[in-house]
Amino acid sequence: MKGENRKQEIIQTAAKLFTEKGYSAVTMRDLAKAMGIKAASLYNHINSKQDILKSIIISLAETFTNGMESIKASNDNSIEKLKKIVTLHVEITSQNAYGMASLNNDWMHLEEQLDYYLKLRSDYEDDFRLIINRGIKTNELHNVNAEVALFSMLSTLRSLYLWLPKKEDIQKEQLTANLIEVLLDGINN
Amino acid sequence: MKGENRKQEIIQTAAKLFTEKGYSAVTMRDLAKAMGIKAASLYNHINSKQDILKSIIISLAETFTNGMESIKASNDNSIEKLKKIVTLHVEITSQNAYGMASLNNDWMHLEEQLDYYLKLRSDYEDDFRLIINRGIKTNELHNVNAEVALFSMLSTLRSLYLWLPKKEDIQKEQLTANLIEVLLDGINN
DNA sequence: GTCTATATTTTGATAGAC
DNA sequence: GTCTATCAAAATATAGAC
Repeated sequence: MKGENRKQEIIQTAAKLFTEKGYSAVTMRDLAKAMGIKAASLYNHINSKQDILKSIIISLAETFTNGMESIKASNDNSIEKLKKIVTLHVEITSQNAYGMASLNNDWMHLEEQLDYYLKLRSDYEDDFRLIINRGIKTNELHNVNAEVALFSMLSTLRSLYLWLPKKEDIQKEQLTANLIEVLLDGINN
Repeated sequence: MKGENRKQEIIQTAAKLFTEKGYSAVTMRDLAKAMGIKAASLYNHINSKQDILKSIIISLAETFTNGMESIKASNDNSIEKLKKIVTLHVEITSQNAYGMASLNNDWMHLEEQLDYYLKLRSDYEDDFRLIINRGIKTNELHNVNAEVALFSMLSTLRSLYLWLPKKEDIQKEQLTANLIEVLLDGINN
C-alpha cells in the first residue's frame, strides 16, 4: 500500500515520544514537530491518535502471544521453557524498546481494543504461571511461592525496555544468559 | 494548619486516579468528582495540579533516601542489607501503593522538582549497586553481573505497587520472606 | 469551603487550497 | 502529501457571590 512506510515512521516516532512522556501528554502537534511536518498532515497517514496507540500495542501483544504458543507447543522441560521466555522478552524488547514502553505504560488508554489486550495479557500470565507450577511439581524448581516467582520474573522482563537501550555494548546473548542466571539461580552464594 | 486534612484527602484521591490513568490523563474535574465537589473548590486546598504531583512523589522519594541512609549506616553484612532493602520497599509500598504508582510512572511530569527527584533516585541506585558489588567482593554473593542483579531486584521492587494491593490476605512479613527467597536464592533447584 | 461563571490556552480533528 | 485556517471540545485556573 502506498504511504505505508510513512505511516510506520509516524508510529515509531510516536512510540518514542510516548515512552518519554506517556500517551496522554504527547500532542499531535508534538508528534508533527518531531516528524518535521504540521499536525494536520499527520491525518493523511493515520486516522487518529488512538489509532497510533492501537498499532503500537496490539501487534506487540500478539507477538508475545505467538511466542508463548510456540513455547507451550515445544517438548522442553520447565527450565528450558522459562529460558525461552526470557529469550522471547529480550528478543522483542531489543527490536522495539519504545513500543514495549507504550505496551507497559499506556495500555489503559486503549479504547476499542482494551478488552482484547487484557485477554491477551491475562492468557500470557496464565501460561507463564502454569510453566512455573509445573516446574515446582516436577522438582525442577524450588518449592517457592509460585505467584511471587511469576511476579518477580514478569516485573524484570517487563522492565527490560528501560534498560536495554542503555546497554547496546552488551551482546544480546550475553544479557540473556546473565538474566537467566540471576532469575533462575539468584545471587546468593 | 487548618484544612490540612482535606488537602491530604485530595492528594490521596489524586494518587489513586493517577495510578489508574496517569497524571496527564486525570483532569481536575475528574479529581473534583471523585471528591464530590466542583473543580474550582479544589483550589481552596491546593495551589495547582502540579503541586499535587509534587506532594505525592517527593515525600516518598525522601522516605526511600532516609531508609537507605539508615541501611548504609548499619553494621550489617551485604546479604542483611539487601534483605533490609526488600523490607523497606514492602513497607513503603504497603503504606502507600497509589503513591508508589505515581512515583514510578509520573515522575517525568515533575517541573521544578524534577532535577531534585532525579538526584535522589540516582543516589539511591548508586547505594544499592555499591551493596551488591561489596557482596560480590566478599563472596557473600555469586559472581553475577552486578548491573543485571541490580536491575532485576529494582524492577521487581518497583513493581510491588501493582501487586501488593491484590494480596492483602498475605501477611506482609510472609511476602517479604518469599521475595527475599526468590530474589536472593532464585527458583532453580 | 463550595458554588457559578468565566478567562485563557490547548487539544484532536476537518476543510479546502496548492 | 503538506500547508493554512479553523472548529468544537476540554483543559487549568481565577473572581467573586454565598
